[in-house]
Amino acid sequence: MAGKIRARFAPSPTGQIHVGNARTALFNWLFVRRQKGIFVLRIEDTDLERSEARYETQLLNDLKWLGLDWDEGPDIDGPYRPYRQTDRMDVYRTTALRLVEEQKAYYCFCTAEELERERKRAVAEHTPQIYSGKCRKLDPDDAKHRVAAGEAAAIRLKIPEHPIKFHDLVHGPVEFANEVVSDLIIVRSSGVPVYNYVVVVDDAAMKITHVIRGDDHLSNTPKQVALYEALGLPVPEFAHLSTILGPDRERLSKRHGATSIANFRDMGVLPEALMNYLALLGWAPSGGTRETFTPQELIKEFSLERVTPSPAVFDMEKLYWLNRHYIKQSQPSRIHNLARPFFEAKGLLPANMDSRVENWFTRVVDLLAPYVDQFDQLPDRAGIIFDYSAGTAISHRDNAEVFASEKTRPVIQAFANLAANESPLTAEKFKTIMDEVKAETGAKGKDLFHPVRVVLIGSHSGPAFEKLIPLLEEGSTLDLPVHVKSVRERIAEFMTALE
RNA sequence: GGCGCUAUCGUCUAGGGGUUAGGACGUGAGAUUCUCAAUCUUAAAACCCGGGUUCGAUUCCCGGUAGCGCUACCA
Repeated sequence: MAGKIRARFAPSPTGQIHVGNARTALFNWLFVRRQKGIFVLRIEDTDLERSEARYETQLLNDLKWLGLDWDEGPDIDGPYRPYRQTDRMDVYRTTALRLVEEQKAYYCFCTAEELERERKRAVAEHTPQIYSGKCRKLDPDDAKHRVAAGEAAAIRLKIPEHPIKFHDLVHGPVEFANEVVSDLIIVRSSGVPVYNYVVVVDDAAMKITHVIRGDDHLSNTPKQVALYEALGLPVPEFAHLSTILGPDRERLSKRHGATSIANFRDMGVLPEALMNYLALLGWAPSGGTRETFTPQELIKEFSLERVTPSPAVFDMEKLYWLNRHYIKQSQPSRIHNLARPFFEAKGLLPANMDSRVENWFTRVVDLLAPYVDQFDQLPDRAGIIFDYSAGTAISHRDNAEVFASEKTRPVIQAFANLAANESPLTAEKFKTIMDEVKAETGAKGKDLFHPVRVVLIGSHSGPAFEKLIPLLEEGSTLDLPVHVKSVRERIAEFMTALE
């Protein structure tokens, strides 16, 4: 019986993980979980200048937040440890030496200037830019002696004399003419191995059966396949995922705004919404009509054969739609807990919330959550409660149309007369008052409610009064960092401002 | 310059030799709710171009074009 399939996600800890990489991680995870295989997390930190330990921790946390887990990795170890490339330098060195010994690789003494000259000539002659193979012809023993004598040398792999073929689960069979593939450097003259080499050594050592990664690696794959051959190891299956683009059809980057997982988390996007959205970028279920999936459903449906090879533009609006969907689906208590930090950050909540404030706050969130795309919009939305100003209510241009109506003044006057001394105003009482205002003025529908809304919250649109009014009244009696004005206060302020 | 990948509504996509080319986001309209949002209904909206193969190509093949990637002693 064949062994379990093994796939890996191998990020570099050089910054915050962005959606492109997260999508790669997700597809790896979905594939592995679907196949009941092993998911390996490996840290590619051979770029010593840019790698930082703190990014590694963040990376793991971001991945966990998204809802991914792994079976082997730097934080949990595993049978093919270590899972951090800087801890594997010995393997790379001994393997490279072995390849030289077996004459599958050779020392290269060419200088940067020589190589640069070759490159320029290739461009001028319209030929592929590949290494001339000058040092390939050197006598291996001579070369070894020169190295022993202290001469600087890189190690290059010999690319075979036949076309390099491999299979890609997304793109199908791929073939490169060997004339186009250069004898690549696998170890720099400084002794530091290069990415294309270590990735193969590691994938082979970790018995990776499926390499699922971004398609920016597609052109590197023939080099890597040659490496597997030189190593005498089986070539894995590949799956190259398309690039994620920004609205301008350029590769998505920080320039396009929020692109890291942490950004989305901090904006108040739910992990299941992000996961769902990312899954739909470049993949669709058979039938293609379903849009919302739980992680378990994604695992059940996912297959690499259904992954689209073409690049995809990241669409915030659709992410927001999914996020709204999942906000509505969530347990209220979860929403309350997620929403709280956003209010605290704006200084709207006391450091210690007693049960009354707590209860009131949860109702505020329940009232407003259906109105937002992301949680960081919540405090703004809550302006109708925390941030009332009669002056702006009157001057705001969105309300100009309301004031332009001749029915507005009588309604405001009638409402103020009836409600000004109600304290607190109950939802029931409000209803009777509105009935009276209606009878008195003859206004109904928008003519009736828009003016009242402007008086009470400064805007002609907003949540239902029957829920909103009790919240205003109760809020005004709570000990909060920012005083919530009661209905009575609002009416008084408004009528004064109106004069 | 060389090589590679890609090409269906604005966007994500389904589909596939003969279809009214399907769904979703977004947009417009209508219904509903005191308003807005939500919800429901509905409308507009696409097969890059040119050759071939074929009775018939959006679908298969070739070419072009465009976009992207690789072409490093970066990852």
